Amino acid sequence: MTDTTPKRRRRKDARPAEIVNAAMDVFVEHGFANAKLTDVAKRAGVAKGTLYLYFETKEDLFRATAREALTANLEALEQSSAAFNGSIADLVPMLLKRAAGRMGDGRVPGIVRMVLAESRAFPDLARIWHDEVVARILGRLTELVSAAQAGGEVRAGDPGLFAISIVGPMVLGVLFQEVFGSDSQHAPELGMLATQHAETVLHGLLVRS
Amino acid sequence: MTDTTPKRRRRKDARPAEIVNAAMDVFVEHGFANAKLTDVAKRAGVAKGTLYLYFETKEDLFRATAREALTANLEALEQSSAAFNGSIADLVPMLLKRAAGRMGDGRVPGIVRMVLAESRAFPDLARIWHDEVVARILGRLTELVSAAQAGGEVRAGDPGLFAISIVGPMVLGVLFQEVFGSDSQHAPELGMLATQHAETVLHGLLVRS
Amino acid sequence: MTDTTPKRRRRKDARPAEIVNAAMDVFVEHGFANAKLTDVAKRAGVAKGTLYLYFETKEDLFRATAREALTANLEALEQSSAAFNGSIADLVPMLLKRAAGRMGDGRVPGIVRMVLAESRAFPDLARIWHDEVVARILGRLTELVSAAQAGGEVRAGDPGLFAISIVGPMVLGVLFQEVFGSDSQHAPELGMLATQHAETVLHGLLVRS
Amino acid sequence: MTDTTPKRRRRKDARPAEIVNAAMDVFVEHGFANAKLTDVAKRAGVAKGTLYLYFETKEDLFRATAREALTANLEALEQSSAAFNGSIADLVPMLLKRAAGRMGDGRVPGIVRMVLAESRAFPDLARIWHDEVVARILGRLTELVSAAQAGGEVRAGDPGLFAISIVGPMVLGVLFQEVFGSDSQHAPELGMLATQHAETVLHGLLVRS
DNA sequence: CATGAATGAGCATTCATTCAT
DNA sequence: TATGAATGAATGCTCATTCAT
Repeated sequence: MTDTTPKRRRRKDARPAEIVNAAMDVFVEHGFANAKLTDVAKRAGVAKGTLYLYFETKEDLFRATAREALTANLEALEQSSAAFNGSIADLVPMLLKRAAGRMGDGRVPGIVRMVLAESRAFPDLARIWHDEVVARILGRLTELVSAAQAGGEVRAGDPGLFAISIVGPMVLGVLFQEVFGSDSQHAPELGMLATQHAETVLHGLLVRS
Repeated sequence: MTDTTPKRRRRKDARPAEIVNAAMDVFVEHGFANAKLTDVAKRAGVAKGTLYLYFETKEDLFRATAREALTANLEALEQSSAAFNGSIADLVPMLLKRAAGRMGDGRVPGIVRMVLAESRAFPDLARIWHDEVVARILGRLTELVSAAQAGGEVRAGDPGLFAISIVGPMVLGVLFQEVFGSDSQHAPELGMLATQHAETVLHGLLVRS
Repeated sequence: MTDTTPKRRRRKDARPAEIVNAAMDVFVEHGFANAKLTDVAKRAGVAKGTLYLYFETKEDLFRATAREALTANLEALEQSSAAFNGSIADLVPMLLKRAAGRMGDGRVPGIVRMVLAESRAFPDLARIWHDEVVARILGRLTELVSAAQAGGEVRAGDPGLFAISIVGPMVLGVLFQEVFGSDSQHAPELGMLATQHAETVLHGLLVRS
Repeated sequence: MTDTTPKRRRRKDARPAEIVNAAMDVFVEHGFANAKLTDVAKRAGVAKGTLYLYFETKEDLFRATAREALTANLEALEQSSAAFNGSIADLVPMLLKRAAGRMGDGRVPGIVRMVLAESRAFPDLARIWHDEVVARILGRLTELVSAAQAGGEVRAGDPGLFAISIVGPMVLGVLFQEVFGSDSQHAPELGMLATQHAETVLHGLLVRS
């Protein structure tokens, strides 16, 4: 009897996470409006009523899910932010590679799509996503570019727009995959896109620039 | 009743277009699931039942709307495609400028957002959009890049990925505006983004590349 | 073609009344919480959704129903109020008789029971009933008693309490019928109660008072 | 553990009473349908499941509660019934005074309201209340009146209806307070009502009856 | 053709009841 | 005994769709 925690209690603590996990799949797959709580419950292996032990309403569950997705992304973000030193020429390829790797496997692309889709119906969530994820990423990148400009590595220009030049193609690539699938002729392979776009954005398309 | 072309008939011919036009606003604003046909009818100035004289179902109306949006974009696209000659160095700034102009005013950004949002629920529409818009734009751009590579203007690399490097930041800029609004600190001004990104993607970020 | 009003329209105008009428039965029979809108719809001969064309919510329908019941009672009340002249000795028997008659047939007793039952859940309705019905009846009666006191017909005392002495037994009789049915040994026959109580309250129980 | 009558057991014996007590408050406050067993449990200081150790269903608990309320009233009734002797002229004021006192403080008025409210949904309870309370009170009173008629104190008439003339105003006063509150202009003060109505019903309203 | 009242399937939500601990 | 997490039947409400006018 070393474990005094009853199984029921252990499950109770895990339930919200299990439910949010199931909900993430369902919301990403069907969008908020078309997601049926029955499906969420089924996927979470609980009854419909159980959802309401942990979340007040469907919207509430959606918010919790969106916030959880945020958290997941933020952790990944924090890791990358350690790579603060070094030259832009080293940093950009690495960052894009990492991003490509992160996007390739998990549910992140679907989440991004969902955020775009529901941003109209949940403007407050859009703001949170902006503040917690987008602004942070762009802000950090903008700082790096600024520093590189100060160091003479990067040429003059709005560092915020440079940041967009750096990440834009990766975002497009991810959305392309998510929206149109990978069987299109134009579907970019994310790893290769990361490598080549890093080159491109650093040195330019032109042969002799 | 000497007039055999009464207002009624003239309106009748215009009805489907009027309805689709109203529907576009409503679908863009609320998304497919949250759009109410009552709203569409009200905005089109007709009764709810009238919608069903021209469209079988809500989904049908949505498809017609999505296809119409497509057409609008395609026309704009065809114009740009006239600019077939010239060097990449001239073409890219011009194309991005035009894109920025087109995105700045009208309903296109909202439509793009809607397409992303509903692509999961309407994969066939996603495919149409892919084939009719995305593949065409990327295809044409890829051809241009390829030609420029052949002409020694652009260096070696996958021309399809280069195309993404060119348009990606503009897409990100548009989505940013659409999703987060323009009051964010990081919201890019599209015209400036077009100008600077054209520079960047052509010559690179680095001072001496 | 004298009647240009289409049948549909004619029904539309009648619908709210039909629905309220059906709702009255259902609410009186089951109370607010146990009343099923399906039942209301069925009894009104319409579909469930039709209710929502005319009433926002179940509560809304209930309020409308309660207000309608009020109106019905008020009309009866206004008639009685014509009997403004004459002595108390003539008035009281007549009023109680009328009340007994009105209570005997219709749905009024059930409505009174419902008002009592739901007054806790709908205090605003209770207030309306108080102001519109109860206060009016008691107020008018109190005035009559006051006038009769001034005229030396009625002896000293609080005229408001006298009013309660006059109507209280009738209310108890009605509630008794409504709650316990008329097969009880103690169930008062309302007509006889009216007659005898009028005697009693005017002259007293005692043989020689 | 020398004490074989631990607090647990003592509480155990009291549990049903505690639960019924809590239930009475909740049922009176919200009515049967709107009463939540969670609230009952919380107020009783037990878990929801505990209720089911002592009562099969919510309805069962309600019946027990209604029966308990009955008992409370019956005890009060039995006391009054001792006052069996004396003249009607002495008895009536005393009885009404006592009734006014009993109604003034406790939960009795609320219980009366609840009985009226739920009599439709629980006709068997209505019957029990009728047999155990109403019929007894009216029966006893009818007997007293009958005896007084035999003794020449009360004049001719249906003694059952006389009984209603005696108690009706008190019932109306109690219900008025319960349903409309005491801040209405017409709200009768029960003590004064008892005094004046006793006078009125004994001697009549008229100056010279 | 046009209307909009009517329909009813579909889903979120509540809460009495159960049962593993 | 006592607990309270879990259940799922029941119901209010929405809105795409139909059809009598």
